[in-house]
Amino acid sequence: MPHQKLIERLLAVSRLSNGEQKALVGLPYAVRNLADGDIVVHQGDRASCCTVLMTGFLSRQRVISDRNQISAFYVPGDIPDLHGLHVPTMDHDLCSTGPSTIATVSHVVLRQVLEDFPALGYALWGETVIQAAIYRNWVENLGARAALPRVAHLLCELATRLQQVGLATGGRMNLPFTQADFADACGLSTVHVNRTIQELRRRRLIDWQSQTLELLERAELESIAEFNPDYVLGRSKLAPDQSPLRLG
Amino acid sequence: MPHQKLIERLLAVSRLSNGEQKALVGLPYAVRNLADGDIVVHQGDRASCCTVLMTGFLSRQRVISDRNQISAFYVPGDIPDLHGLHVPTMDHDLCSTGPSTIATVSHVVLRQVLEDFPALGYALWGETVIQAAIYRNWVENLGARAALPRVAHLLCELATRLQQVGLATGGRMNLPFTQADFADACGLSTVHVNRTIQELRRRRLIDWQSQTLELLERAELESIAEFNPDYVLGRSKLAPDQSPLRLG
DNA sequence: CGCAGGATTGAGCCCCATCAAACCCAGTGG
DNA sequence: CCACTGGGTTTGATGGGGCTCAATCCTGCG
Repeated sequence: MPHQKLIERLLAVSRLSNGEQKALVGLPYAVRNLADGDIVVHQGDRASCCTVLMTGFLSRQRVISDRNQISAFYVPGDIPDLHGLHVPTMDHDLCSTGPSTIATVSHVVLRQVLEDFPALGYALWGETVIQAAIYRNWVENLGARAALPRVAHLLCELATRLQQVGLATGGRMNLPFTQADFADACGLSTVHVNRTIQELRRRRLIDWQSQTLELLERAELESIAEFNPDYVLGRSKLAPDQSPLRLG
Repeated sequence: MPHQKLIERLLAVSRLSNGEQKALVGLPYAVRNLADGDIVVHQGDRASCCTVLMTGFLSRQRVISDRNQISAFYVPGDIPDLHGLHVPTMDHDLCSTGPSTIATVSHVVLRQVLEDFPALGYALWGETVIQAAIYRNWVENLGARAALPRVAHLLCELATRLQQVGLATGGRMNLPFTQADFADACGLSTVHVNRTIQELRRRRLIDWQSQTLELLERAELESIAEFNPDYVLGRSKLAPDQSPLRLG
């Protein structure tokens, strides 16, 4: 696994021995550069390798009743098609938003390493668990929140995830998303996303121009969005200080 | 793991040796009976065991901006809190809808077995992968579909999942859900869910009365909902006949 | 028989979608 | 240097799908 941030994140949730870490780091991979709009994996493709996002952003999308619905955003360190190990057919497009670079790791090789080091499989399972928690939060976001808190929640989630991999400091980050991307993710029209963002600006909660987003009042934004970062970080609310789990 | 259907489902996705199967079946567990509305796990609880649903239905829910949002339904054979192995704090209520029975398996014991039989961990990881796919489909459902196809999609999903564990034959199944439950899951008001269901009845697509649901025109219903069962079954569209995966 | 929870119906309204046009700005090429 | 272009953003006007409120009906049950 090529990405240092991924390693760190795995260590934050699962404890790994030196040998296990080395096995991860030593995995052979191929690097690919992508331009804005490039499609990494097409809906219907059979995956024979996993993708690790190194820089930039990917989004998972698919046309649902004439709408392009985005069901996930990925930030550096994420493995968007980790589930491909289990269910090899992709049922979405995986698309680069802005330029990005990815590394691909062969399923065959990865499976071999997982067999040799079962704790690594357990750690990657934990990644799937966190991705699932993020999906759940999107379900709640789309199902229950009005436009303003909905957009705010997505902003908070992205900020937290970017912060986790060192790509957001002081609430500032580089975001190549268009308002249309946000609309596709939030189940809103671009027009309404635009008005919602204007409202967030008017309240001086965010500053977003030329691909740079700054969260000005993090606390208030999180309050409006009812956002709690724990699910992103795989943390337990009641025991933030507990040591990482380890199989066995 | 007490539930035969769970075992079968695990076998459908991952190949397990006799020893592995025996280890699963031999896991010690405690049975609990639940009444309608009973809460199995409260939001904020720290889990020390996993829950296997044996009969009945559970729903995962949580109040989001004054709405009770349901983010998942569980059918017999499901393990609603499998993620608790990795992130022990539950951030939702797990609630019985209608009467149900569950079995609980201690995390400590389960972890030991997973250490002894890594392939079992891989198989359970596959369960998490499928759950995640279901969440993704909910995201799409809530984000992109109008009321009618949205409700239809949920009906198709439940039918497919129940069919898989032998609880729906010929499109007929027992469903203890109220229209309000459906409203909470679909992000709609009860009033509108009611009108939507009436429309489905008027079109002779479903028959739903006194807790019994029958899908009358499965094909047309799936077409309206743009429903494809593969994600529920962990199947690959392009190779439905391929043999199950196995680690290594 | 009376009650309570669920299903149903009606009326009014609002949030957000849709349509359409204008605006801004960074390239790009003449 | 500037006209041209195209993608993204912004604004206005209009309409509809679904929400809210409130009343009624239905049905199983003590």
